[in-house]
Amino acid sequence: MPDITDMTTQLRTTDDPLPSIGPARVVDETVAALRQAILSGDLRPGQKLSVPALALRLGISRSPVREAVLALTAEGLAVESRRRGVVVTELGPKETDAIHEARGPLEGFATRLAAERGPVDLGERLDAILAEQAEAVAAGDEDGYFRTNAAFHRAIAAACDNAEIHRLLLSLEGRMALALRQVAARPGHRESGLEEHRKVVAAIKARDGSGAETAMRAHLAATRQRVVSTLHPDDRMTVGSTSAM
Amino acid sequence: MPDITDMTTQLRTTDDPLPSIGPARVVDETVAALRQAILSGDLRPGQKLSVPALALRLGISRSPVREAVLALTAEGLAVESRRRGVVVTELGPKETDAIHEARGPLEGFATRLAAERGPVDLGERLDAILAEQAEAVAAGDEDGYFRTNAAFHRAIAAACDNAEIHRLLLSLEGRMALALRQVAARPGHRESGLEEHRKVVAAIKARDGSGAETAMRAHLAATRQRVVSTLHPDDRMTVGSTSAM
DNA sequence: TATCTACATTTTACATGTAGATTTGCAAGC
DNA sequence: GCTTGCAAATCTACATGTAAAATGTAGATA
Repeated sequence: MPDITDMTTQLRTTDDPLPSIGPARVVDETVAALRQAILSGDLRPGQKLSVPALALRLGISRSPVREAVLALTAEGLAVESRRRGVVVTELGPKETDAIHEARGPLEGFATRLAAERGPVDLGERLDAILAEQAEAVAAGDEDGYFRTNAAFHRAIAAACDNAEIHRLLLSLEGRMALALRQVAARPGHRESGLEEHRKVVAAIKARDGSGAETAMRAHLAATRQRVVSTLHPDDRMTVGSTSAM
Repeated sequence: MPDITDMTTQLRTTDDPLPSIGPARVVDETVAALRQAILSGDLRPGQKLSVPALALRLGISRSPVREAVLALTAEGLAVESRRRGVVVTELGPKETDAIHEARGPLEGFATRLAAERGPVDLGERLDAILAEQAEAVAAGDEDGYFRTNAAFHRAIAAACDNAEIHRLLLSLEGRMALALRQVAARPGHRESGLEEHRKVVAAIKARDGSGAETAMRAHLAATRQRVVSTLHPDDRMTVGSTSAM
């Protein structure tokens, strides 16, 4: 029997924060559950996503599970190999670096746009997020830092008033989170990150598009450097996707 | 009965460059057929993608059709509304402009990377594509121009040696093509485009990353300008437009 | 021991069944 | 004419059935 980790999360949680009203679909809940399981590490990279096993475990039929698994594949959190099923995405150092490299120009530009034409209260909202982040940093709360970090970047992506850029950044977010899970935290990384976030907000408040882009790219470059340095020497996880993909 | 256009296209199109050999899946062929139908205009924006009707028309069961339709949704060529099915994506002027805006920094950066670290024969390959494009331009062959244009941009996206950027640009390509279908051709647009392409290639051959990025962004900005000018005042479809720009 | 083959098991990919929601057609009412 | 109010038809979302492929495993062979 395949090794499906606990997954005790009941699907019948009935939390429906959907934009449209109506009963939550089983597919959506399954996607959310699987995404959560992957990003939390309950389902590890390389692990097989067996449709029958997951259906059995979740107490639902195979149809919504299959759809959910395919949706995760489209999200980049899983990869498909023909006639051999779907496995959780494995990101090697090369992929991780590529993700960070891709993020730079895209999110840098998004930050410029947010500064130039974002909503008037953007600065305040970002301040609120950073206030929460400051608490997390002071408490050494790694999980809280990640949460507020994601909120910070999402807020900027949403504020750039370009649905396409927003969409692209969302499609990077999952793989980014997957990549970040694989790196060890460096001492002081939270403090540095918060400081860099503050510079971005300062430029946005000044409506300085160019400065905001520069600050964000500096932040992302620093993040990339912190990540690269942790998986740098003689990494365990070889690329792996060269043969399967 | 829903109005499904002809779709006489045989499912054996086999333009799917799959990494693994083996018998083509019905799903893959269906995705290809639907994508083709959407991009060629056989299935028009706003048209409903009825799973039973398509299954009947294609002579297959509903399962692979449903999967294919969901795949197109993930690609951005169709949109889903809860319990009300999937329709072909409608792109208004705002969305079209957003797509072009998003493309700038991303593909500009990809061009820089391609110039700095692309394969040695990249210049020659691009020359070959542009030679073909020159023929199309000389012949006034709009379809040939679009084909070589797509090949040109794809070649650069592939040459940047960053799978993530490549992936993001591919996910833009479909929506880009959909957007371009909606604009009328301006006189001289092919000639201008070819000339701009040549400048990009010149910079790439010189391994001038900064110049290549600048040239590509200039080309994309010009394209955007040509597109925007064709749909400028107020086009019919303004779905989901939230605010002024 | 290592390799090959035959068989059993599992899984994918596609086909089909169906309850309930949604849309449509159509006639009555204003 | 235009709405309103069903009833029929249709479709979505999920459940289940199944052939063929893939995988695992035991026994045979070298």
